[in-house]
Amino acid sequence: MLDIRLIRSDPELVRQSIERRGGDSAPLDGLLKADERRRALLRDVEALRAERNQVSEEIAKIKRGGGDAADMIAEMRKVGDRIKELEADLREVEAEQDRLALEIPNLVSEDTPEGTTEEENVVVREWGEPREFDFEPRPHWEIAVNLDIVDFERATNIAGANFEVFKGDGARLRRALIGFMVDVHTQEHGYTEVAPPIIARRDSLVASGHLPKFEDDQFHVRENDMFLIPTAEASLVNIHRDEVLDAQTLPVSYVAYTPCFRFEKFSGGKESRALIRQYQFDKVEMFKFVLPETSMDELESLVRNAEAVYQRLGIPYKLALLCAGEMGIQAVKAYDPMAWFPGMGSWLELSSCSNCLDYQARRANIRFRRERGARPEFVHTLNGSGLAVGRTFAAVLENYQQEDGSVVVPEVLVPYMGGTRVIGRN
RNA sequence: GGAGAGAUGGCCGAGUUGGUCGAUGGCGCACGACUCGAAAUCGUGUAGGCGCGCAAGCGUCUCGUGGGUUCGAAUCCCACUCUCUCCGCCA
Repeated sequence: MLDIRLIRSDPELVRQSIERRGGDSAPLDGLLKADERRRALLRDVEALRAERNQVSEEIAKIKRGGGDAADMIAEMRKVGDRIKELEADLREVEAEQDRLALEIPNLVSEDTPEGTTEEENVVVREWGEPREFDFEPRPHWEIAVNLDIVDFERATNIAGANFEVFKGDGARLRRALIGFMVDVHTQEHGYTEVAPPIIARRDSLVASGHLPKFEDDQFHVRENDMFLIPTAEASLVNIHRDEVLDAQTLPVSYVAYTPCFRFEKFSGGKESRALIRQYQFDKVEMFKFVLPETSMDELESLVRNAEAVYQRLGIPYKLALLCAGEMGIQAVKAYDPMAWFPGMGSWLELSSCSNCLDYQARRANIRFRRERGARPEFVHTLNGSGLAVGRTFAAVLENYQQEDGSVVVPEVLVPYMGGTRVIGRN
């Protein structure tokens, strides 16, 4: 969430960001009103409390001296009742304010492009040449099914639509991608590997920004009100929940492989097919806790870390700077590296890298101290996929397919595939 | 799932006949003294949130969380959460 003092002192800045995202600024107006009301109540309550504290002390003195304080006590009983009334009002206003504050999206960075649709994202750089095919390249679902390395039909036996079964060399390729990605980030980019819980409490998803707004998209465990994580970001940000980190330890960089679960009810269209949008998918996620003044540089480095995976895999991509309306509510600035899918004939993100400034850190109450005795400040957090495994799997199939339907294994994955260089029909 | 214990400041650990307790003490840390320097020793200081204020500062809240009783609660009552131990079950 945003600092209420910022919202108070510069509401138009916040309104502008909401409008740039194409959002509704009604919650902002409600929030401002609630805040004003809250502060007025607080002033009254605190004045009465101060009076009560003072008189109670006098009562204690009188009683110790064996005196009679009956009239003071009677007086304070009235004050106490009044305080209770005001406190009830205050609680109500505070709850309202909190509810609205969670809905206000983060600011939007100056250099974020205007717009609310994918077409308005701005390509900032490109890497790799889309391969020339001397045959008609097939979409990944045809390749996968023909090779019998992914089985969508039988997944429905287990879980219904929007799942897949990886099989044989497909299952191995999936593991190879995970192992390769995690190794690149730990060994070359300095991240610490973690394996967090993939089910999290409600408050953890509120902290990450996925609740309350997107509850409909989450798999919910009714029994204990927990959620299957939609991304490892939800787990990783909460690792340091309520902590005050030592500035010396920053930046803290984690990478985690986890399954992710998203119950996105809309579907259909080429870009939702097969491995592109599933209820369950694998993802390697990078996450950083950093000093505020470094977060924009850290975003650049995070994107480079994601791009390195594309490059090592030899998958051509365009790096898109997302327009205001395409970003998640936590982000002030975000990049999506978009991979080329020759079979589908489209560019599709395998990753999204965001700088959240202190928006998430505020929700999760994660701070740091510059030096001993200094007052704690909120850290900045960044997250980025490094990469989404299912989509990367699909991108590999489409980019490395051969005319006979087999798929060449990218050089860097060969060691992870036990030396297998080509996936063909068995 | 059953039984029990517990949750206090950066850490350890007092405090439960309600009344200067935001909290004794120790450790750690910072500064100072002593020292050529250091160790040891001594002294001083050392939580966070919110509100008001240009600021100094003042006020208020916080002893797991939320309610309640009371003029007044870390201390009494209720609910919840979490942690630990033992038993059971289990990969």
